[in-house]
Amino acid sequence: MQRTDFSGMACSIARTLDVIGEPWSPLVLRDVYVGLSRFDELQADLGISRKVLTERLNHLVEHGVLERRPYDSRPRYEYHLTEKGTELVDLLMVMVGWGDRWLAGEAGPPVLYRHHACGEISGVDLRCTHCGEPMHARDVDPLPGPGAA
Amino acid sequence: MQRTDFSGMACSIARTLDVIGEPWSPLVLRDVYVGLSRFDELQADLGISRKVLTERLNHLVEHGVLERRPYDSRPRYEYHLTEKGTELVDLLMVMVGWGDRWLAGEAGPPVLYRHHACGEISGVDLRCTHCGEPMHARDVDPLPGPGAA
DNA sequence: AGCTTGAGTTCCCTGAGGGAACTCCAAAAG
DNA sequence: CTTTTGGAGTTCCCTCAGGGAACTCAAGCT
Repeated sequence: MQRTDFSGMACSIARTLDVIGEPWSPLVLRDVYVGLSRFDELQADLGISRKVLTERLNHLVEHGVLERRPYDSRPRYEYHLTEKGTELVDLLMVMVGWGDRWLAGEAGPPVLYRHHACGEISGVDLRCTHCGEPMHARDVDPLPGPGAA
Repeated sequence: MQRTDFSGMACSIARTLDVIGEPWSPLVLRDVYVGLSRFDELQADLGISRKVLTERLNHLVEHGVLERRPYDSRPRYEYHLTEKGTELVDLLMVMVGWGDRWLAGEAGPPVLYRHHACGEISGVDLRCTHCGEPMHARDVDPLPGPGAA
């Protein structure tokens, strides 16, 4: 958790940050998504301090994003995405889109994604759930909702 | 910047985090997006330390996400989103979607979005840029791209 | 009994974040 | 022309989170 606690703010961005806004958390999620699931695998792949990895994993499990599951009669555990966590991967996909576009440079994207439905190497676009037209920052007006402060 | 520098990793998520992964940065972006643009406005709205706000704004300007623009003959400045920054708001919209779904609780979403194209209160969905079908975590296979390590 | 392995804990050290007070600079007020 | 004001940071001190390496613990293997 950051020094200042965001969870009390009436803002879904702040609340989401309270769950995965700490440094390393999105990268832990990415690793679990691509199939790394054990403590030492994650630690080695990320180069994260073991202490911090423990904290992050506990935090993500507490918030229902990851599930801690034994895989042996010995005390051995694997971490897996829950439904809640799997939907967070959408966020990662949008991060990848932005990073690929603005930061990848000459070398190009480090990772590509093949879409099952069409078989093409592709990226994500944001569309309105109602009308299906593109929906970006300039295409909407924010207005207070029921849960406003 | 977090203790460990993510910018060297061959991963668009890590690189994106290097730009907006610090605590507060997404909230600064949100505030600028909704029209708060001056130092003291941002400081008061967020309750962030002035020192940290200075650091975050400088970092975001350096990375071309915000533009620092004088608005008076006196040394007064406003911060505005660049094109690069405006596209980052997509990320915030997806955060909002996830936070609304999983964290808003009884009270409901604090903020709603009206889509210009259809006039409806709506949310975003991720679609394939190629075929237009839904594209989520389970709908893709990642494979190494040209910029892989 | 001793070794190995996965999964954490513990400990010390550095440095980022919080908070409040201080500075700087140009225009407006007196 | 001196003083005030107000926006935009700076400075300083203090605490606590993150890095890193060593240590622990509980099975199973030899």
